[in-house]
Amino acid sequence: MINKAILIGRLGKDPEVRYTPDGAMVTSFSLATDRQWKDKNGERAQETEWHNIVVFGKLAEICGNYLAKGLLVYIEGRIRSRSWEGKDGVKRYTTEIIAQDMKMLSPKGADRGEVRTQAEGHFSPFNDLPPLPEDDVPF
Amino acid sequence: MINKAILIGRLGKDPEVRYTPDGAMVTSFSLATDRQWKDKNGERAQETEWHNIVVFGKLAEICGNYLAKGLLVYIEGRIRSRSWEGKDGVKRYTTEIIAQDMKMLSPKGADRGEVRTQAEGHFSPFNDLPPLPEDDVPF
Amino acid sequence: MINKAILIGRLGKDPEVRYTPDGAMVTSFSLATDRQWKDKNGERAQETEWHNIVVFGKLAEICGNYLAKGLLVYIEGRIRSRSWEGKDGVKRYTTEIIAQDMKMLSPKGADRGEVRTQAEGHFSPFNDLPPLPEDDVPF
Amino acid sequence: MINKAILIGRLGKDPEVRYTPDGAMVTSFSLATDRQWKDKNGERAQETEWHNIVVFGKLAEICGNYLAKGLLVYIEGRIRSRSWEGKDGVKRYTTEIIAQDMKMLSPKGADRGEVRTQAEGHFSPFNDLPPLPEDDVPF
DNA sequence: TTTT
DNA sequence: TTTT
Repeated sequence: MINKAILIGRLGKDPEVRYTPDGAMVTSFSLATDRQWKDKNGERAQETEWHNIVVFGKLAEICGNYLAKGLLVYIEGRIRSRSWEGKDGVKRYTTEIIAQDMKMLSPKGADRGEVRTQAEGHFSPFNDLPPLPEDDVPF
Repeated sequence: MINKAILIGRLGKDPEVRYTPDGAMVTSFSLATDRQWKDKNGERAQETEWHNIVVFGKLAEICGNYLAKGLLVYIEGRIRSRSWEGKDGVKRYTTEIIAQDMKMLSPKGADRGEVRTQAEGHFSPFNDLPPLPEDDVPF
Repeated sequence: MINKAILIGRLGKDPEVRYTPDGAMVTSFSLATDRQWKDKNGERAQETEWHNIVVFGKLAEICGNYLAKGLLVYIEGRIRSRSWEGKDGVKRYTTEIIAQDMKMLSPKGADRGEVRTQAEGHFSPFNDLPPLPEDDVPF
Repeated sequence: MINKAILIGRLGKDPEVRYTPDGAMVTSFSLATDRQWKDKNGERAQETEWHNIVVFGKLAEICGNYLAKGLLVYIEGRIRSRSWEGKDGVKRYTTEIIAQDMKMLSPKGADRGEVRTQAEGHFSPFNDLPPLPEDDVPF
């Protein structure tokens, strides 16, 4: 009944922008959250978790236009797992966070001032990523 | 920096209890969260998301002893993805929620009054599940 | 930038329904969240916290119609403090949770089957509660 | 059963450090969370909410030593209301967030390099603030 | 003022 | 009382 993820972390790369057949923007990026703790020997340990973030609708445009590698962001969304068949015919599973809210936490100017345009994103090559989800997702 | 999942859902099956080499209990179960929405045609749509919950330490014992199929629970934890090699030699990925807090939301008595013992859980057969995580996880 | 409250608790009384000058429903109720812990002597201690919940819009109607004293609910909202002048001319402060999401966690039927109608709520007497907030709050 | 606040905002002033009779540090500060929305006329509106944050234990020391006016922080805690009698004999109510987790979100160096010491905090004048809570609060 |  |  409740499926909520709350993340604060940094983008590992610039976001990728793709389009659904009917022209809606879908933005995705990976987000690193670090965790520090002391292990049983009292040594400091550290681990990075990578989250696949997917954004639809109006928020996809904001993310596509303003986010960039290295920026610190707050993401709230729902967790969603799906299976899909890769180009090699092998069935794979991915878990993604479908973002419902995003707030930029880096100081203004930290994004190096370049706002990528929709057009640039549009022509980015498609790699063997999970295919675009087909979803009428109006959260 | 923040990696938090907040879930309210029902257990799909009774929890599974396993033990680490040093005898610590690890409890795992799958949790269903339903989502309802109206699609573009105004029709009601519904989808169930399944989450793999893993619990360590004292909380693992509480979950192992008191949770049962069908019960409604609140889970708070962190999202963690890992890869492992299945019995067939194929590399697989799983995403799990490492539970840090659990609250039972079903009325008392809803669990049919049977509290499973540690011993019973101990002898449950091992299937091709993700192997036990090796983790010094003291949250 | 983020102001979020996540509560699971029980209604202390049936919700109160009031109307803004332009006829919009505003529903409010108090919600108890219990906390258990062990004090320094190892004795079990328990404390109840009461939260003032206020609901606007469509969700106000759902809350006004379906919630009742004793029911267990999930509330997500924002924290808001305001000051107002009581009938005695004394300035008072209240902190409320403006609910943005609500999920019923009690089993169906737990509400004793009586769904209060809007009309009934409409005629409920006004006590010296904080006045209706004036808010264009479209969350 | 669940009473959780999740806040991201800026400190309005440097934190205040006080001590309980048995010498434990208690740190408090106010935190601003801004909210933007469009009102019914489509005009941009903005509102600031101020939260009273109270911190005990080890985390109080970290907050007392590293936080400063203007810094952006993540706070997770529980909501707690209490009444107390002011110096003028009037009963007052306050709502506070008892912090359980804090993460600094401002870039390193944003704090102007001055780390206040415990000693300095110790001598800060006491105003007519809510008195120190008496609490065995071991979260 | 809830509930277990 | 913060900040953009």
